[in-house]
Amino acid sequence: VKNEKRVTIWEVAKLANVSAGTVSRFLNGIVLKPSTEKRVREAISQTGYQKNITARTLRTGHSKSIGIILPEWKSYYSMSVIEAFESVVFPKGYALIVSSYSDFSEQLSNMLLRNIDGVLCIPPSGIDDVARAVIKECGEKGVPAVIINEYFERCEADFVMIDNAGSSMRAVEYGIHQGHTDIAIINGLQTDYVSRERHHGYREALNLYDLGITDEYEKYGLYSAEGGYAAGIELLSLNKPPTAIFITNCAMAIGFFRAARELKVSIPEDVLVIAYDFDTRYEFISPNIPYVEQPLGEMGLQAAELLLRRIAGDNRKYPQNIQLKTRLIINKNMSDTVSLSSINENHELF
Amino acid sequence: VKNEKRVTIWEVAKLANVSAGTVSRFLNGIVLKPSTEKRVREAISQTGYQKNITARTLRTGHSKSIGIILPEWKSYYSMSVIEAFESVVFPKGYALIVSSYSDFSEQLSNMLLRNIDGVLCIPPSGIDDVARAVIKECGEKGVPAVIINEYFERCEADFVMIDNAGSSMRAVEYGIHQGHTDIAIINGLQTDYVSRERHHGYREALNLYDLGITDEYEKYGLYSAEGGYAAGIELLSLNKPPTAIFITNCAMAIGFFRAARELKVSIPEDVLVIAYDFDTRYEFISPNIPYVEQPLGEMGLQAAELLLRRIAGDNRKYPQNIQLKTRLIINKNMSDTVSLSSINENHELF
DNA sequence: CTGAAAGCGCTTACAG
DNA sequence: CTGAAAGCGCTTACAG
Repeated sequence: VKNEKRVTIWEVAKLANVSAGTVSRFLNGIVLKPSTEKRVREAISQTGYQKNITARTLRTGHSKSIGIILPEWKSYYSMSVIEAFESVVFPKGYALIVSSYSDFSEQLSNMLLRNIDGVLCIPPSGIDDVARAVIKECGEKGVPAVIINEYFERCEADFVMIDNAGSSMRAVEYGIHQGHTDIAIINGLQTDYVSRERHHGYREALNLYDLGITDEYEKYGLYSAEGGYAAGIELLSLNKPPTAIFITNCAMAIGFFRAARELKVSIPEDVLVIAYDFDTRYEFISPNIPYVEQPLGEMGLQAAELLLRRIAGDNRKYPQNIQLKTRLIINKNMSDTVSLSSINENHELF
Repeated sequence: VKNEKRVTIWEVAKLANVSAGTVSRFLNGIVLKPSTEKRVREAISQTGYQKNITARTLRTGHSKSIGIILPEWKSYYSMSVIEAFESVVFPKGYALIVSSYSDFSEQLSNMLLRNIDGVLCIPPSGIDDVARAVIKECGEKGVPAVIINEYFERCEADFVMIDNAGSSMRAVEYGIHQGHTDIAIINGLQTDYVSRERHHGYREALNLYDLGITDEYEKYGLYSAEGGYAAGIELLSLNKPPTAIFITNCAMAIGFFRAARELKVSIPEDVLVIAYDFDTRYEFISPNIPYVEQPLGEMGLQAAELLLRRIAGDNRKYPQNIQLKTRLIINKNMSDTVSLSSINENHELF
């Protein structure tokens, strides 16, 4: 189907009566003598010349492209980060090579064969391998990598995350301020850095207000609806069930809500749920579901700016661990807010 | 940060005592004399050689990459299609250059400068320009393009969509079978091909069962929550409101549900809503929301296979318009289905 | 079955 | 300020 051959720098040069090098210099922003510049400029528009990024990449070694490794396409979380990331990186001429195929290591290799300049990794929560492998392979190739919401010590990568412990502490503190003393947690596995931090925050709040730790109020599981469902059934079936539950993951919260519906437990009347991350479903589940809001857009922006700096060779403060602040969203009147303008449609997924 | 220089085909050749051409042939699957092949194979593993896709692209003209243009990252719809698309295209060695930045035309140009082999376009519903521009520019460059759920006549592109008219007709027919005669539609703008088709299906069903057309039951708007909300308020405030409403878009359905909640209208008791596309929120809105399920995965697969064929130069039946069948999902017992295994977690977004 | 050589379309020290 | 030339790392007709 290929049509005419693409016009090259050479044809422009010939038409403008200059050398190819001169055309190239013009293209790269080097100032020419006004008279030659004019001829080059005209030759370009006459021929309809368009640069060939592949050729430039081969010559210079950088491709102006960034690889993104993510666990799952259908993730509001990942896509929010990418959206913001793209907004800073695209104006600089970068293309995004995105991949989520299960065999991430093969995917990453494939990207590296394409001379990507950097990598953004959004690892699946609770699973170390992906981020570790990405960091290792990128390190060997000398390609900078930024990891979202995951952390390893002494690693050749930068990290962008939230203050997991602090935000959890504040979320539980809110529950305490609402008069609750029996506060449970439904959390990810303790093998996961993020889960451990959130657990620390939970305990810190209880300690701070001299509330004891109740072992049976601390539930762990995979960050999934099944995990939240199972934990929910257990907690709600206790002799003395908690009056408030801090659920550190969105999918788990949804699972919990299914359990609550099944057991005819009302939210927030029977139990206050404080969740993590916004979910489009909250609005239709209960008028009052406070949640910790991760600044996903801000994370994407910061990740982009940091990665761009690394690509540019700026290695100040490397490796860096950026921790962003979160808000705790309390919107008691969510279901009363009739005016649609007050509903943030950026949260719409469809 | 860049470490050691990457090893090239030349160093492999030297070590194996063959020419670079021979190494290249081996890499491209051409059979060598067993003895030389052995030496080459060993030299490759000893040197840790890895091919350079950029160099190959420059030489051969194809990059083994596909550009994806989409309107919005945070779209369950788009991501479902891409997920399936990737699953067929990745094993063949293709990388995906994905972009959703508002200035799609600039994005597309940037992709084209990178010698992408083909384009998948998921245009925003109700807006023609994007798909048209993509088709035009790809056509000029001789790059094959496949468009999802949009159609133009006499266009240099292939199309993959659903049977919009037929599936709408069946959805409305279901409402009729449930005993409804006053069935409204909340639809996209009539300037949009997809909306027109769905409207045709709606009218066809009414005609087929000799139900008259009621002008005030036909509402149009943008495919957005606001559109659905506004239409909902109007319909539910009529002197004789409809007893069933066919809402041809998911975001509109959500807007409608907000309107219904505001007006204290119960679903499905007061009005039966038949929606388009699955939404994770349905489960928490009502136990009974039938919806037309687009086979998003199948669309991605078909698009991938077709595009791959075009890239390979197979132009049989070009241009093609693939129309896939949809199911109408009726899950009355959704809220009763306690067993989580019956809930398709592929639909989870978080 | 394999080698020597040209060339894909650029960029960039090196001269002048 | 600009030209001539080498080279980025491959592939592929052309010989033999």
